[in-house]
Amino acid sequence: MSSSDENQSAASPPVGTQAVDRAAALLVTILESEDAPTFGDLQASSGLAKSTLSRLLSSLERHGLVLRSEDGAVRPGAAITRYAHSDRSYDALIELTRPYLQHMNEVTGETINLAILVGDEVEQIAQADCRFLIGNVNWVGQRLPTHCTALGKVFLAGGAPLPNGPLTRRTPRTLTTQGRLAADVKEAARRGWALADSELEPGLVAIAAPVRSSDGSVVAALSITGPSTRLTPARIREFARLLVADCTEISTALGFHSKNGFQSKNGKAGAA
Amino acid sequence: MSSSDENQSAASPPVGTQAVDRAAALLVTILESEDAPTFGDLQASSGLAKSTLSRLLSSLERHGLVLRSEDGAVRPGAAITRYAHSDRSYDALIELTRPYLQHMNEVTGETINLAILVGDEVEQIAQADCRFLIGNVNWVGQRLPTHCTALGKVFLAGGAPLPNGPLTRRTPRTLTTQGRLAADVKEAARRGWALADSELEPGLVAIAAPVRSSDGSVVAALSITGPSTRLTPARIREFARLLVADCTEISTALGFHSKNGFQSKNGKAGAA
DNA sequence: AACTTGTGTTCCATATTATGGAACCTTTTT
DNA sequence: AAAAAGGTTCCATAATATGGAACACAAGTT
Repeated sequence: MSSSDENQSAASPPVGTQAVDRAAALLVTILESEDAPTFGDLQASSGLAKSTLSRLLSSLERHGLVLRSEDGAVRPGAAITRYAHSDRSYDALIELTRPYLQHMNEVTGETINLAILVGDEVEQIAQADCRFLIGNVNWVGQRLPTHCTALGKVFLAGGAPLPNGPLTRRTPRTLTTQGRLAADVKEAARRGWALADSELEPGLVAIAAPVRSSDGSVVAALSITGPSTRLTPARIREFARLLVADCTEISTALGFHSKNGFQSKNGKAGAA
Repeated sequence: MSSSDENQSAASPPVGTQAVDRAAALLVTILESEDAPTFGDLQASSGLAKSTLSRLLSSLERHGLVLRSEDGAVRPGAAITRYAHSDRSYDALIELTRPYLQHMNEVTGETINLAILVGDEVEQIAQADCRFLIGNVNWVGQRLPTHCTALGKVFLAGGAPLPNGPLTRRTPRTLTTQGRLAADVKEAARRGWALADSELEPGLVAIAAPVRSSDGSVVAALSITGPSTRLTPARIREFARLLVADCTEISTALGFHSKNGFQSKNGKAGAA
C-alpha cells in the first residue's frame, strides 16, 4: 500500500476515512484532468489495485458523480454537470472570495464588490460594506452597463464583446464613443485593472480587476468603490496594487497560473 | 444501519464501496441543495451518526470537494468551483448529449449540432454528421452570429441580449431590422423552437431548440440542419417535435422541470 | 481462424479499516 | 451563570474494504 499523498495535504494526521479519501482524490483528478483519463490512467496515477479502483468508480458512477463513456474515458458525471451549469455555482464562488472581500475592506475601508457578466451587463453578486458614513450603498443584485463601470471594463478587457449600441451618457465624463471606450479598455488590459472615474455618477470612483479560471477566461471581477474625495490618484494606485494582488490569489485558487495579470485566453477564444 | 437509497438507484445489488457510497450521496445532496445545508441538515437527511458524518465531511473537505464556512453551511468546494467555471465543464455536457445527437441523426438523417453562446456569438461544440452526400460540413468550432441562425435565435429567445449593432445581411432573407428579428424571436419563444430558413446561406434550413439547466436558463441549443430540398415545411414540423422532445429530455437530465418548453427564467433574471 | 494481449469486473478469505456510542470541547441561547 | 446545541475526538468492536487470482470480454496479431 503506497501512501502517495500527491495532493496539497502537507502534514495532515490522517483524520478521516481512507476509502473516501481515495475516492475523493480520484474525483479531483478527474475534475482537474485536461482531457478525460481512462481507467488505466487513473490506475497509474493513483496506484490503486484494479479491483479497488473498479469498486470506487462504480460507487461514484452510481451517484452520477462520474460518467464512463464507451471508449473508457472517465468524466465528471451528470450531478456535477448539472451543478456546473446552474446559478448555484456562483454561490461557491462568493464563498471562496468572501475572505478576500473582507481583507480588502479592512485594508481600504471602502466598499468592495464582486460581479459577474450577465448578458451585456454586469451584476454585482457580493459586497463588503464601506466603513465610512459616506458611501454605503447596497449594490448587490444591481445590474449596470459595461461601458461606464470599472467592473464592466474588466470584462470588456477580458474579451467580452463591446456593446455596439449607443453608449448611454450617465455623466459628462462617460465615454460615449466606441473609439474612446476601446482605447480605455485596451489600457485597462495592458495594466491589469480598470478605472471608472465619475463615469457612472459624478464623484464616484471605482477600480476593478479580473478573476480568472483555469482556462484564463474572466469569470468575475472585484471592485473598490468610493467618493473621489477619498479615492485620490495616489490612493488609486495603492489600492490597485492591492486589488490585483488579491484577484491573482483568487484566480490561483481557481487554478489559473500566469505571471502577467492580463492576457488573452489561450484556448478556444480569439476573433470569430 | 438504515440503508435508505433515496437516489435513482432502483435495484442495484450493492456493488461498490459502502463508505464511498455514503460520501457520494452526501456530495450529491450538497450539489443539489438550493441553499447550502448545515451539518445538522445533512445529519437529518442522511441518517448517519454524527461521528461518521464528521469524518466523511473531513475527507471531502481535505480534497477541496466541500467547503465549510464559519456559519456551518456546507457548500461545494474549490475543486468543484474550479471545474464549474472552466471550459472543461462543457466536455461533460457534450458527453451527456451525445446519445441524443446520435438518436436524432439516426431518425432524421440530417446534421445535428450542439452549441453554446460565447459572447454575442454561437459556437458549435458537437456534431452528428448528415448521412446524405449533400450537407456534410463540419461546423464544430465555428462561431456564427445570433440573428441569422436558428441556434442563435434560441439563445435570444432565452433572454440573451439582442445584438444592437447592424444585423449583417448574409442572404436576401436575413432579418436585418431589430423589429423583424424581435418578432421572429418572440415567435420562437412562443412555440419552443426557432427556425432559420435561408437566412444564413441560400437553401440552408435549420431548426433549433433550447437545453435548459435546473434554474431555467438556456445553457445550450440543439439544431437540425439541411438543404431546403429535404427540409420541407412538413418535415420541419415533424423534426421540430422530435427536437423539442429530445431537448426536454436533456434538460430534465440537467435538473430542469417544466411543462411548457419555453418560459422566462424565474430566478435572478428579468429585464434589466 | 486460433492466439495473445489488454482492460475491466467479480469472487473470496483476511485483517485492515470504518463504525457508532460516549466523552469532550466550543459556541450560542436563556 | 447555567443549559442547550453543534461538532470533534476517542476507543473497542466487528463490519467492511482490500488486493490477489480467476474470470469475462474485446481488440489486435500471427
